[in-house]
Amino acid sequence: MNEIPTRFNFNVIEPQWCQYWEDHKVFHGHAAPEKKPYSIVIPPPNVTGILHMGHALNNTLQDILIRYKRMRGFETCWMPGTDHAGIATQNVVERQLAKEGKTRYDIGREQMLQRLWAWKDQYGGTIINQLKKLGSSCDWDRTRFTMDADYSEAVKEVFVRLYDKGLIYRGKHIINWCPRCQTALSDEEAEHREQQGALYYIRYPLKGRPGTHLTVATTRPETMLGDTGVAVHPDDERYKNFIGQKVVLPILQREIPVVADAFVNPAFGTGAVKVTPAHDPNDFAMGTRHHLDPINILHPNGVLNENAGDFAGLDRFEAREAIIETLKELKLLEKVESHTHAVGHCYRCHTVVEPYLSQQWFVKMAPLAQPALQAVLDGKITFTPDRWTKVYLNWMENIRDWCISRQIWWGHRIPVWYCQNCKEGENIIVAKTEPKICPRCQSSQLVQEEDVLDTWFSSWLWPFATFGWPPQKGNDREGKDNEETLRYFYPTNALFTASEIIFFWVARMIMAGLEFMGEIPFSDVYIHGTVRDAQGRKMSKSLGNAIDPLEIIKEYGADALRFSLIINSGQDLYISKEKFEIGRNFANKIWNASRLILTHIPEHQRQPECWMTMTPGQLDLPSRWIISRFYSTLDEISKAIETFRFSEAESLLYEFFWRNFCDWYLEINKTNFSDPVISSIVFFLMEQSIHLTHPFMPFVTEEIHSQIKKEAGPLAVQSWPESRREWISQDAEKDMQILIDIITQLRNIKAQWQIKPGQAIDCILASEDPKQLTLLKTNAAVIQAAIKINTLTFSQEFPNVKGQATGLVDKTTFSVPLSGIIDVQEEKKQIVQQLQDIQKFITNLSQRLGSGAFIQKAPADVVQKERERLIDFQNKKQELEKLLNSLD
RNA sequence: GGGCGCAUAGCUCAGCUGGUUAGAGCGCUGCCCUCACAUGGCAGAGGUCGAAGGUUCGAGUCCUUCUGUGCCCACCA
Repeated sequence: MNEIPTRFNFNVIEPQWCQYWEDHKVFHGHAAPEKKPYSIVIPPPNVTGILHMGHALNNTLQDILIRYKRMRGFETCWMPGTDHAGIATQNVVERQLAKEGKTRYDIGREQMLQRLWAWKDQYGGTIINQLKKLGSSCDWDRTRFTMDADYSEAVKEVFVRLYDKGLIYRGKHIINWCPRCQTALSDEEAEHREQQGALYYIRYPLKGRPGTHLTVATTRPETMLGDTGVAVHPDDERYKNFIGQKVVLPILQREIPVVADAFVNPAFGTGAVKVTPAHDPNDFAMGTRHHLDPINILHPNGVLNENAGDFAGLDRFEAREAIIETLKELKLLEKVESHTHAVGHCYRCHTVVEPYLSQQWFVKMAPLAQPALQAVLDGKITFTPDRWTKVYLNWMENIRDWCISRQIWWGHRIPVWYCQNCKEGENIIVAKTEPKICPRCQSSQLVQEEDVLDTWFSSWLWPFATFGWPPQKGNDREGKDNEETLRYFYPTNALFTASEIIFFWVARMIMAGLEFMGEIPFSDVYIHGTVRDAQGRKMSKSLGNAIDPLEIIKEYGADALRFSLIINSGQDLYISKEKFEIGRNFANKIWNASRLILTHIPEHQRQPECWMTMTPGQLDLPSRWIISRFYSTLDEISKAIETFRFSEAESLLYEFFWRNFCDWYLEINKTNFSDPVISSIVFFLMEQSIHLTHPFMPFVTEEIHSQIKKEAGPLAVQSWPESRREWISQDAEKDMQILIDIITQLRNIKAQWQIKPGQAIDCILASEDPKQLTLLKTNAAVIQAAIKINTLTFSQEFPNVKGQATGLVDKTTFSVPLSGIIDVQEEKKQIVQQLQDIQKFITNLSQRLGSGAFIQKAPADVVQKERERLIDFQNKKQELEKLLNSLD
């Protein structure tokens, strides 16, 4: 009989789970009864990715929702895939090369791309497999990659369309430059971090006035080599006389003008600013206004170039030290103040980025942002939690142009060719396919742009490019026309992501969706928290505080990982290893409850009709109660999932299954399985609970389901339980609560007076309320199933037995004769304490009800409720006094 | 400099539009290896809801200020 192991251990049956996805090719296009689409936009992980807790949380949330919708009969689509992650992937392969002592320039673009593709082919599936282990029920055979051939077509299409619309331009601007990755970055890709730095005060001698100087303050003294001016505020009295004069740039001895510009803040530093147009965006703007030429002093790798004079060849930070030394020697360093400021870092390699003047491609964002802003204002797209709406709107309102060119090789090469024969500025040809000749001069000397596009320039097309946009005559996987499938699932329904992705991706997808599809890409954006360690630090490889989800899966099981993560996910999650015990224990409870039921209830007793054809009145109280609990829990869980309150849904499930079903219903009835009605209810609730649990814990539930009804196919495509309000009964829940309270108090008496669990007691239950007395009598068996009792007697009057332990529940008093065992004084003390507590409530309530303001202003039903409560308390007080007197 | 969160039991958090005696998990204490589960069962202890004002018949819940704490954005060098 006992062939089922006592532990649900993921590892024991892991081989089966490897088979899981093969067996369960059910996650799309199954016979969805409603034929209504429901789709989720997955944040495609980096192809270099390795599953971390953030992925686990993100994907579990999505999986709960998609499994729920699938069970509700929707035709679901959850398209998985990976992002080519330009810089990240190239970095990985460059590190490989470095081990061979080579750089990408040594092997050239062609070979480098070959190696990149080879790497992708070998390791690109890692994260996908890991998501499978987590249980993500994606449409796996739709798996996409942002550099798939047709996806690349979409990227080119978008570039050409935006260019033709005048929304893409090329220009020389200050951008964020990563000297390690040697590429431009967008503003979002430069992470600003507060840093303790220094403010250096440097003297710039005035030309022709020996002994006088102007002092400027800077945090990056090495950039002085690129200075072409000094600016002061036009109204600054201190410097009025200097405007129009020249200062001599120390070290390089370049003569540069002093200009007046309202941008300068007189209160900061000395009120005089060095102007370095090539290395600071503000300075660039000022330089343009005052015709100060930019001088670039840096090589792309952060080493100073020939414009740096003697400092050429030094790294930028070495140069900083060297220049400070030199200025000290020249007695031109006035002072150094410590200064905290935000410094930009490359989001891929964490190197300090440089503001750098260079020729790049940009997208003009304001026209795209306008409709995206409006869609959210109009409520077509909602953020959960709501506060992120503001963050989104604020960014959209202050949007800046997007630098989309990257000086790397891994990515979509910009579809631009330059004619060698035409004039600079007129030589640009933008086309989806390589042009043979220049349309202007017919020359065939064309050279393609070297740069590739920002990875996010492909990611922002994900919700529609994955379906093969723009639609082509080619068929999609199901033999349908691309466009049909695209239009069926687009706009999608939900997007789950972390807050740091709102700007990178969410906002841009909304813009792209509206621009190219003419419709929002999704209606609900759910922003989840960040997974942190127990100390609240972000989990990261470099900190070494990361908990590996795969290790948790091995040790606790994927269900445990999923359940524990979600139940802990209010805002940010503070996770330590022990946190996963809750999920493991719950999975174990489910497993063992099913084991009990499956081994004790034979198949012929599993028919739900046995009880479902009955009326509530024909069932005993515990059954009415547990059925009521089940159906109200069902409704609450459905509602919680629909409103994105996932951790609440899990709490409800936990409470019902463990605290109600296992602790009470099974405990009361586990010796009654021969009763056909009881066994039919037990089995039904077990089976339906497995359905309810499935979105949260797919593995254990799928396994149990296969033991029950393998022939019905996977649980993943069974139906969500049907709501049945008519079985929800407040009365049943209230009456059962009385029984539960009595049993608990009786057990408490036993525990308090150290009566062994196996030892029986006598008990007299008394109530003057005939209805309650009937309730007790009818359910005597329930009480006796829960606690060992010799003789259980009922009475209208409270008995006065010497040496009794007593108690009061609702309108019932009870007495347990324990003469010689209990301490009467202690017993009295407890009742006196209860009386005191009740007196407090009575005083409070009488006061409230005595106040005219309350009676007048509070709603009638509240007043009525309070009146009833007062009477209740007064009755209780009387009963307790009776108990107290009986002890004398 | 702007914006957004959070502060409730020893720990981690629930508490949705203000209305019974503020809940859960972990941890803790005591008793149980009872034939599904010790990854278990039973019982219990533990909170003046960060501080001070205010609105209200009524505040953990709304408003103001403060304190502590975390995050995001920003071109003051």
